[in-house]
Order: sequence, then structure tokens, then C-alpha cells
Amino acid sequence: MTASEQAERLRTAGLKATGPRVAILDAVERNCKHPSAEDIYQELAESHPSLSLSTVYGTLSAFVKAGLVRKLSEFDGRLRVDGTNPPHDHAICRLCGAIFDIEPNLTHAPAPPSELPGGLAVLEMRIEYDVVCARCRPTIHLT
Amino acid sequence: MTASEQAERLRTAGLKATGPRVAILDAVERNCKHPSAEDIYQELAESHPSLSLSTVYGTLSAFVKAGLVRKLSEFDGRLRVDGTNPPHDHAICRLCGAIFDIEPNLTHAPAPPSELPGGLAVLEMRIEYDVVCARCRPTIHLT
DNA sequence: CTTTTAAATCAGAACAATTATGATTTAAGA
DNA sequence: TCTTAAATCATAATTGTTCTGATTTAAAAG
Repeated sequence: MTASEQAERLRTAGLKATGPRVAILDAVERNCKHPSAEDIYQELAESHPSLSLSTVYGTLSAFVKAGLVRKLSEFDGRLRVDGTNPPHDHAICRLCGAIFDIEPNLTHAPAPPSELPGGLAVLEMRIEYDVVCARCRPTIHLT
Repeated sequence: MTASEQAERLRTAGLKATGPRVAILDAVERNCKHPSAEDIYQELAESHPSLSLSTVYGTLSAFVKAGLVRKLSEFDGRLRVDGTNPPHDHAICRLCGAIFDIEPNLTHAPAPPSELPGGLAVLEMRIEYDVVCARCRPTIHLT
């Protein structure tokens, strides 16, 4: 996606299309590894030396509100975002905290309801698996 | 579950059955509201005035490693634990971050696979909904 | 092409949650 | 009992995130 297309997306979402914003949106979408704010900051350090970490935080928060990127449950206690489309499921190793992307529909889940009890409008649904990964498996006794 | 049964569980898990440990294990199992470390600390403040917050952290971490309690994805950036309550789904408001417990099987999901590609042993599966809650709904334009 | 204005940015301070430290206490097995 | 490794406590240190306020900038109006 070109820079000006990204800019257009930002404007459509009601956000100003600034240099930092386009760069951050781009970085999030390129990075498939559920980056943290710090990850993105580091990633852009070279090309945008004046970028501030607090801008990354503020921008990510704006993106999440606007629905441009997905905020993940903070698996390891840090904010992590996911800009990849389409949505996919996640498996988290309960021992080491590693996150794995899981192809959706591996577990034939039905389509999400459009609304949940209590007036909750559903935007998206995903499955989260608690797992023990291959690396950690040998280190424990599974009952 | 009696205190001595709890103590036995701790020993079986390879942990010393100390007063603080039994109390914390008990508190976690009684509390169905995904308590944070601070929550548990507060809950035990009266009955165990000398209990230290750092002990709560250390103990919870030991319990998670031993598989005695579940560590939840930290929705709001804080550690949260869950005792033996039946697992349930969660809806998170994308705007305000509020968490709602969702009755499982509302979205008739099938049983989880016991293993996922890449040698991931599945312990548990849950559904996560991104929602806009009733309070936040009026504040935005849904497309 | 200015001017205007609200939004975005930056750097740094403040804050909150968690982890580390090290001296002291304690459970459990010898 | 005695011994030993583990657990505890209080506090310091660290880390991740949010807040602040002065400055800059995009976008829309004139």
C-alpha cells in the first residue's frame, strides 16, 4: 500500500495524515510479530530519528480507537498490536509466553453473533488457545 | 476445600504449604472476578496483616508455573489470575477497555483440538470478542 | 495563497505495576 | 532436634505507560 493510500485511510478514519502516523501505520502492518510500542519505536528509529516514544503510544491508541489496528490482550503484560488482516487466532504458551498465529477455522467456529447480551455490539471474534509450546513441553510433567 | 486439603495440594505440586500460600490459594479460588495481585493483597489484608504484596506476586507466579491457577491475558495491562472456575469467554470493549464475562457456548464453538500445528499442546480454548459496549455505543458512528 | 484552528508532536516528568534484593524466618526431611 | 533449601518481608529498582505543556503542523476556511 502506497504512502498516499495510507494517508487516505487515516483521513477517512478522522485522523490527520502526518508523517509519523503514516510511518507507524505502515510499520504495524508490515510487522507480523505482534509488535510492542517499543518494537515499533526501534523499527522506525533510523528512518525517523525525531520520533518520540510517547508519540508511538498515542498514535497506537488512536489507531486502536479508530479500528485501524487490533489491540491484543497483553500476553506478556505489555501492549501489543496487530495490524495484519484478516484477523486470526492466537495460541499463547502458558510457560514462556510466546505467541503463535493460528489459522482461523482450524477449530470450525461459527460466525460471530452481531450482538451479545447487555447491548454489546460485536466487531470481531477470535479464538485464544492456552498451550504449551514444543520448546517448553519437554521441561514439564503433563498430568 | 479445607485448609489441610489445600496444603496437601501445594505439597503435591512441590511447593511448601505455608500459611500465606494456603491463604492465597484459597483467596484465588474463592474470587471469581479475575483478581489482580493487588486485589488478593487487599482481600487478605485483614486476616493476614503481615502479608507482603511481593509475596503475593511471588506466590501467584509459583502457582501459575505449577498449574494451580490460570494466568489470564492481561486485558488492562495488569496480571490477573483465575482459579478453578469453569473457563468462560470474554468481551472487551474496544473503546473503554471494559471486560465482560460471556457465557460459553453462546457461540456454539466446538471442542478444542488437543494439539495445534507446530507441536502446541492445547490446555484450554476461549473466545474473545471485540465489542463496543452499551455505554460507548452512543459516542461513536458505527459504519 | 494566507490565515486560522484544532490536532499531533516531542521531551521529559510522573505514575503504576512488577521484579529484584538481601536479611530473616520457616517447613519438611534427615 | 538439626539442617537446609525455600519462602517471606520490606524496600529499592526497574519497566511500561500515561500525563504535561510548550511547539509544530495538517487541513479547512477565507
